[in-house]
Amino acid sequence: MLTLKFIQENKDEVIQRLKIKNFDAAGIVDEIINLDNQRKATQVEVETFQAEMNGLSKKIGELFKSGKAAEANEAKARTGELKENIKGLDAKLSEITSQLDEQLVQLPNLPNEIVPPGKGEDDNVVVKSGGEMPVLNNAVPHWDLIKKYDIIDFELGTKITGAGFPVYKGKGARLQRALINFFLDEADKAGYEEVLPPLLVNEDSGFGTGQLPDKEGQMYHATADNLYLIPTAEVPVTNLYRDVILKGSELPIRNCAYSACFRREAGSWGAHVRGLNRLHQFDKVEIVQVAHPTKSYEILDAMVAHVQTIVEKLELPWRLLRLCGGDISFTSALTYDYEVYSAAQERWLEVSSVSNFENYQANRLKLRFKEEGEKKAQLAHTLNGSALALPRIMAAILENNQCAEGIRIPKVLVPYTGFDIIN
RNA sequence: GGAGAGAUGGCAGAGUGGUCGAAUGCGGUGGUCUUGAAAACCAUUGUACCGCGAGGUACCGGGGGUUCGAAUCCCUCUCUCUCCGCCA
Repeated sequence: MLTLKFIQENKDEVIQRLKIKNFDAAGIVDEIINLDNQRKATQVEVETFQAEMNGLSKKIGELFKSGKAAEANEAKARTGELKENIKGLDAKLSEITSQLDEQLVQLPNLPNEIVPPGKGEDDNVVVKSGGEMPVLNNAVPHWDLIKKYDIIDFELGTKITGAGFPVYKGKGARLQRALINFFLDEADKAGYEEVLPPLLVNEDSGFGTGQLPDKEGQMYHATADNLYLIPTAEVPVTNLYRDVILKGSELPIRNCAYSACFRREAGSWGAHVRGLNRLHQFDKVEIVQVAHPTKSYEILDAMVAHVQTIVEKLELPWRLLRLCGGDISFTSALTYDYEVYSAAQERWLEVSSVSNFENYQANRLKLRFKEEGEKKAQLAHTLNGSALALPRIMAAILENNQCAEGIRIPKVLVPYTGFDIIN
C-alpha cells in the first residue's frame, strides 16, 4: 500500500496519477488524510494521559516503599479517572486505526509515468516483437494435438479433480518437466538463487503481497487450517522477506522458484479459454527481486530482457507489451507482458508478466533495508516476473512445431527431454 | 493424536510485581594502540509513532484480563522443543 506520509504530502498527485488506472481516489484520499489527522490527535491525547499515569504510578511505588501508605492511597484516587480516559481513548484510537487501514488497502499502487492510458487489453502498447511467424497449413489446435499424441488428458483430470486440472502423460509429462528444468537453469545462469517454497500460505503472506483482502476469491482456501493455495510463487517467495530489515549491501536479492500455481478463476471462463489456455492448476517458474529504490527500473529492464532470451531460445514468435492503466494490476507500478504467437489459434498468448511494485508491497511486508552508516531504515522495492508460465508455452510449442512427422522439440529442450519429436 | 516443557534485543542467555527498553556474553560499528593485522582496552549498537527540539509513548510470540504499577500473575490463541503413537 501507499505510505501515509506520501499520501499526506502528495495528495493531488495521488489522485491525478490514479486516474490512469481509471480509479477515482479523491474520496478515499480525503478520508485517509482525515483519519490520519484524527489518529495523530488521539494518539497525542492518549499519550499525555499515559505519561501522567506512568509518573503517578512511580510516585505511588515510592510512597509505599517509604512507608507512607496513607499518602499512596490518596494518590491512587486520581488513577481511576486517568484509567477511564486512557481506556476510552485507546478504544477510539484502535477504531480509527482499523478504519484507516481499511481505506489504505483500497488504494491501488500509483502507475509509473510511462504507463499508457486505456481501458483494457486492447489499449496495451506493443513495445517490440521478434521471432519468426510459422507458416502452417491446416494447423491443428493443441487441444486436438494432445489427444492425437496422448500427452495431456483433460478428461482424466476432470475425473480425479475437476475441470482445469489436466493430467500430463508420457512425453507430455516429460516435456513439462523439461521446461521447468530449462527455465530454472536459465534463471540460475542469470544469477537467481533457487528456492522451493511451500504451496500453501497463511493470511499474513496473502496480505503481504496484496492477494488479500482484495483478491480473496481468486485463491483456493483450505478453511480447516486457514491456509491459501498459492496463485503464484511470488507470494511465498516475496514473503520470505516480510518483516525483514536488510543491509544495503545485500541488495539486490534475486530468487527464482518453480511452483505449481492454483487459481479459482471464478467467473472468468468463456471464449478463448479452451485447452491449456486457462487452468486451475499450472506450473510456473517465477523470478523475484528485492531492489534498492534507485535501481528498480534498471532491474525491471534486466528481468524483461531475461524473459526475452528464454522465449527466443524456444524459437517462439513473441511480442512485448507495456500494459495500459486499465490492464495493469492493482499493486503494480509498471508491468510488461510477453506474449507468444500460437499458429493454430491464430492469436497471441500471454506467457509472462514482469512488474515493478516499487514500495507498494514492501510497505505491507515491512520489507526495509538500511544503508551502511544510516540510522533510518527505508522501504525496498519488490519486482517479479514469470520466467515462464508453462501451459501456454506448451500450447505454442505444440501448435507451432507440428509437422507431418509429429511435433518437433525445440533444440534447447532436447537435452532435457531426451527426445526430439513427439509422434 | 497423547503427555510435558518453553517463546526475552542480530545470536546466546539472565530477569517471578515498581528503580527493566531490559544484566551478562558473543557478534556489529567507531576509536585507542600497531608499519599493517590480531589481541587488548574505551565507546557505541532494536523498531515504530508524536514533537523544531528537549522529550514523550508503545513494543519482552499474538490477543485479552488483574493491579496505582506487568517481561514477571491469570485467561486464551499461535508457534517451537522433548517423549510416546502414527507415517512419506
